[in-house]
Amino acid sequence: MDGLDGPVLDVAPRLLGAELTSDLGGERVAVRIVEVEAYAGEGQDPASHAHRGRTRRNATMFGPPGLAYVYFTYGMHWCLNVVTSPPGTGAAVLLRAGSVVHGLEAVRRRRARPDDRVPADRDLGRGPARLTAALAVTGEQDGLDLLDGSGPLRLRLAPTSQERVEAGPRVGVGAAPSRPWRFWLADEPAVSAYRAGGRRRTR
DNA sequence: CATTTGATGTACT
DNA sequence: GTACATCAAATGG
Repeated sequence: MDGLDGPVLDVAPRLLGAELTSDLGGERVAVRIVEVEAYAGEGQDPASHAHRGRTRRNATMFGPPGLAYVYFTYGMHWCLNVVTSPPGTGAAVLLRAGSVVHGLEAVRRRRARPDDRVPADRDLGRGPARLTAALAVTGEQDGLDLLDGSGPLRLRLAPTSQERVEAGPRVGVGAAPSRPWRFWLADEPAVSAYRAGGRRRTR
């Protein structure tokens, strides 16, 4: 069971402490995953992209464990998930935050603002879209295998973690808001801020 | 500090 | 039309 094909609530916390290496954008960057969220498969989780079955966008979720599911959100950001269930199921784990352990200078360049100001180190990968920006991940990586060691994105699971894991509700999720399916490493400064889901006033 | 809002594409009702 | 697994700037106290 070094694989990722168990129940998503078991697999998600096991991704904490994993190291994700990217050779995208011509530079090597590695992060240590410190925060994740579980999304269950078709018909089991109203907040999951897989809830209503397979579509073009979520097709990768229904592939085998270890694939990268990358989606575009809010018109400008990419988010990266790891598929964790057998083909046809649709469960995945969103990688929500990581701390940079290699390639800090490259990440600072990538995350620099238009006015050249650079976020504090702890903020470089703090949030799902910040994490993909740090790693130079885009939709082109959707469907890549993260576990076979052959591609530009490689995930190496941590040995049995001895760190304290905490759990709470998922961030920004309106449907099924009470499920404590977000997991993070205690005392990690790169864990993102909680924000309740739900509607913003429309205008 | 906390809270609100603009940016911007896609999926769905 | 409206919501959305978001971020950063702007605004208010």
